[in-house]
Amino acid sequence: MRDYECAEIVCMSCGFVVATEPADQGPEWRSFDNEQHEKRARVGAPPTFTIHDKGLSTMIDWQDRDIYGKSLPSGEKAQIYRLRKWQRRIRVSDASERNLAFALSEISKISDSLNLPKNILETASIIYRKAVKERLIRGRSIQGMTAAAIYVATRQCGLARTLEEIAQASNMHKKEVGNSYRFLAKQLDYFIPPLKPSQYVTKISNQLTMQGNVEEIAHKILTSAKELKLTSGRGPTGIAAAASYIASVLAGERKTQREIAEIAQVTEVTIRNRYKELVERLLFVISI
DNA sequence: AAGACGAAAGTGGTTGA
DNA sequence: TCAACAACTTTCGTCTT
Repeated sequence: MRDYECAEIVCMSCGFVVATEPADQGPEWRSFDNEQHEKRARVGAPPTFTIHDKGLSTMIDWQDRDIYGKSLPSGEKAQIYRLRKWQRRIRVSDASERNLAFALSEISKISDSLNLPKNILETASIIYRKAVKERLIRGRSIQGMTAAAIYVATRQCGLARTLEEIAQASNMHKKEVGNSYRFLAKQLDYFIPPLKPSQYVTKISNQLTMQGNVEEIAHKILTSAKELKLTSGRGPTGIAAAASYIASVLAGERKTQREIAEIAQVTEVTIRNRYKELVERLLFVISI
């Protein structure tokens, strides 16, 4: 079981962390002059979609310091200033470039504050590029589209993130993000299956710091609940929360409903309702 | 005292005319 | 575009541990 939230590979049955996979931040080299650029470019950063020119251009730091952190003599300062000026002009030449640059930095910001893994960032960037290419951005807020791109990316990668969380991270209303998302999904013909409760279970269990078998039990509850058609029409978060709650009780390390409710972003009442339904039906099955 | 339970009214989003 | 509708939330009182 791969747990992207913590970048760990976890055994589903015992919760043992098999390996850790820290996100590859990639070489973040900078160069101050052409010579350095030449030298480093041979082993340069892999191209990434998260920077508007795919990370292939030179970056010039805004600080007037050399690689040792010492400030530059005034003559060189002026030179660097001129370099920066031209660099800016070359890098973001026209409006759409500027738009893209801004949007991609926005995407990084959001995915940063949600602690999303890098592959999501890449995916979101690709989606956004596609949207720009199809001329879908015109007349819409960049913020909305970036948030929507991230939302699509998280769903495509099977990561449980609610609209709510993304909206919060991007300082927007859930409604706007939702609207942008629907628009984007429609225009780009993305078929995105609704998030499954089991994906939320994984997330909830992780945040509760519970034993591995709690998560396992919760998943089992979900599968039998699905067979009983208890999951249709219900919000996946509620079901996941209820399953997690039951699992925690069964495993003997009870969590309060409030705790789970807070993490799952539903209310206790919703957990109780799902909980009631699940217990009624599941006990019946087990007792046979 | 804290948590669990449930009833009732309120809220926001979807659907179908 | 609007009203009906289901799912979910809020609120609040009562019961249980």
